[in-house]
Amino acid sequence: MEKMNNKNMIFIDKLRSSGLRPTKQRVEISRFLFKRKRTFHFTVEQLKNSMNLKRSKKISTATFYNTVHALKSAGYLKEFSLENNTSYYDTNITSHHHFFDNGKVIDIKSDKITFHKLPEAPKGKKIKNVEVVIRLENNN
Amino acid sequence: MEKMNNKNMIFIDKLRSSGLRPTKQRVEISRFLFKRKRTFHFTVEQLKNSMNLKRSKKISTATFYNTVHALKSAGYLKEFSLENNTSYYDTNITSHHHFFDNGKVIDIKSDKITFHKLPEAPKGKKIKNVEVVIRLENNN
DNA sequence: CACTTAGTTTAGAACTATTATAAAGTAATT
DNA sequence: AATTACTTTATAATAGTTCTAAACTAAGTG
Repeated sequence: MEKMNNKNMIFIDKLRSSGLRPTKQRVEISRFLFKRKRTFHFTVEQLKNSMNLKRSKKISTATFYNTVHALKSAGYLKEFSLENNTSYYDTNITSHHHFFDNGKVIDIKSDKITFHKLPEAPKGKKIKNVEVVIRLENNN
Repeated sequence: MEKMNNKNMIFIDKLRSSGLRPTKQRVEISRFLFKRKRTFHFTVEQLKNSMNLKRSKKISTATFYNTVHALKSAGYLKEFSLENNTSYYDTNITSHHHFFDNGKVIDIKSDKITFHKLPEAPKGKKIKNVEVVIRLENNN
């Protein structure tokens, strides 16, 4: 594989701990997703289009799906759904909430929402997490 | 059309106010959805299968999709999504929350959850609604 | 009522997001 | 350097959903 320079170590580690060999394509995807400072929301199609736009040799659809799926299973990405039958992914894996504004997604830091009352889990179950979606509309 | 007896009035009204003529198929779908007392969560495929199972002359897939879509647009059904790229619908249109337990959905009455702190909407926007999902897991 | 019009049902085609397949290629191990 | 196991890719397959157009039916009209 290409030289394992320090600049890629962190991206390669995420791949390895997701059970994936750090191939050229996967390292590029991992870097594209995780090099950024701000949180990133995307669908696999959007990811593929934005990465392949600037490439002569395109990365295949299957590789994008496989890599995103493995990173998600390992906990490096969070999946969520809007009402359009498409999976969205979020590079912010900390517990947090969302504004949904006509298909646009904005993160809400966890500490911005606190509860006064929450129901108990049904018998035999426990709460894994609590996620709030605040839907927005224009105020005219 | 068939005799407009009182027993179907309420189901026919929902169709008319959704912009749909009360045809035989649609009245049956509307009754199937709204005659029940308890809340009902379903996908269009599930609805189609359970209604067509007991029928000799099947209602077509397109009719199920059209009818559900119109009822939803008129506000008689609520749509939500799990992480499997399928649209779910809920006959409970009052504001409420959900437990998600491995693909199973349980309603939580609105007054079971209250907030201590909520963020403000971004400038130019206002909050349309707030929905909470509590994900469950088995406690071993 | 007939008659006309506008909306409806249906089977099937088309489409979109996603997963599966299998042949050719590459990383890791020896 | 050779072998093995995993990976990439194009393509086929699948699932959920929407579109299409011909046959049908509800509603409005005289």
